[in-house]
Amino acid sequence: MGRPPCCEETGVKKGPWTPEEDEKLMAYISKHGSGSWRALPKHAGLNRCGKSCRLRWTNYLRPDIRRGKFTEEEEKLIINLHSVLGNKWSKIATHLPGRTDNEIKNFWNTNLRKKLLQMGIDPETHKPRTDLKYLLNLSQLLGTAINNNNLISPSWSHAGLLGLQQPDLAHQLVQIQLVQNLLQLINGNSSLLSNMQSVLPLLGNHNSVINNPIEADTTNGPNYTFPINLRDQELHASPALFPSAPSESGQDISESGTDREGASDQQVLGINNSISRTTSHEMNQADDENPFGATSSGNFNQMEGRSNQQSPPSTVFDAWEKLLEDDDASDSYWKELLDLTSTSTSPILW
DNA sequence: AACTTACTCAACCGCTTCGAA
DNA sequence: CTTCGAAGCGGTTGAGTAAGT
Repeated sequence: MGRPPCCEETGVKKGPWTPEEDEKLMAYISKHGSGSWRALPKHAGLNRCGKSCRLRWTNYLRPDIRRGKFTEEEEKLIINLHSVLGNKWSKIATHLPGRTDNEIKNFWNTNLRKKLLQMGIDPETHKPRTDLKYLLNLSQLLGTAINNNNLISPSWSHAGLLGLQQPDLAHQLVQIQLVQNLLQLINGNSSLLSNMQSVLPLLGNHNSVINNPIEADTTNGPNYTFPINLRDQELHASPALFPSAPSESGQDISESGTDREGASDQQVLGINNSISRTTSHEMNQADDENPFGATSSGNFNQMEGRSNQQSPPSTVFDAWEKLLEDDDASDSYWKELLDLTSTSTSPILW
């Protein structure tokens, strides 16, 4: 037998509160305080359960509630707090005076979540997205960027922040994003690797894309040989690329446990590495799956209209191949790219 | 103008935590 | 230590509204 509902009394009203009910509740609490919520409705002359009264008070009637749009600062704070605390809305709310946990939760689910997704950040982990669908989209964009220098959308207008020439910018930023996501993938997401392995055959013949990318023996998990050798010092020097790598103190804040409580205020209020690694907050263009503002189908149409055009890469591995074919893809180029990735992202983002 | 779709947010449900007995 | 009631919390729902067709 389950637990009986909190409002056992029959005839207890549910649903939206009327102004009269609000009046009664406010009048009672301002005179007597909330006290026992269970007893409150009877004393206040309300035909509601105590729980409903408490919720109405804490989420709506409380005099210190701040209404209106969330400011940009609040937005950033919520994202930072969420990266440390997870879905602990009430704890997050304690850092935002006047905001209720319910309000923050709603704001997160309806706005911030989408925003992060569009920016290529997984809203659950606050790490670059590594879902296959997103990576495939990214690789298509990269291919288009390589093949079509005209792909410069208005959202790249902050190029100056990077000190880059516009024609190179889309190319480089897409590469950075792809590298980040791939490294994230290589670094820890073995289940995704398995998924990719199973999906690859469905995408066509890509075995030639990278020499021997997948070893035949995968009994101990997929064994990928990626075409670049990342030296240890690069890994450590680039926390933005390797978000799950241990911090200096030997702790990975964002992965210290399923419950991310216990974070210091510095951790909570400071800029969070895992958030600030994204390339641009202006990437949230129309297409949810496409943070670069150009739909892949549109780009393909554009490409098909051009004669003697190479096909756009259709997988992450194709994108890798493209990168490697690139004249610029020398060792020094990769080093520059990685340096850029690790040093330039924060000021761009926030 | 009518209809559909997408979005927002107040409110509810049910599980967990807390504290008194 | 255990039990039990109350409060707290997070996930979900659905009515109202705005935007799009």
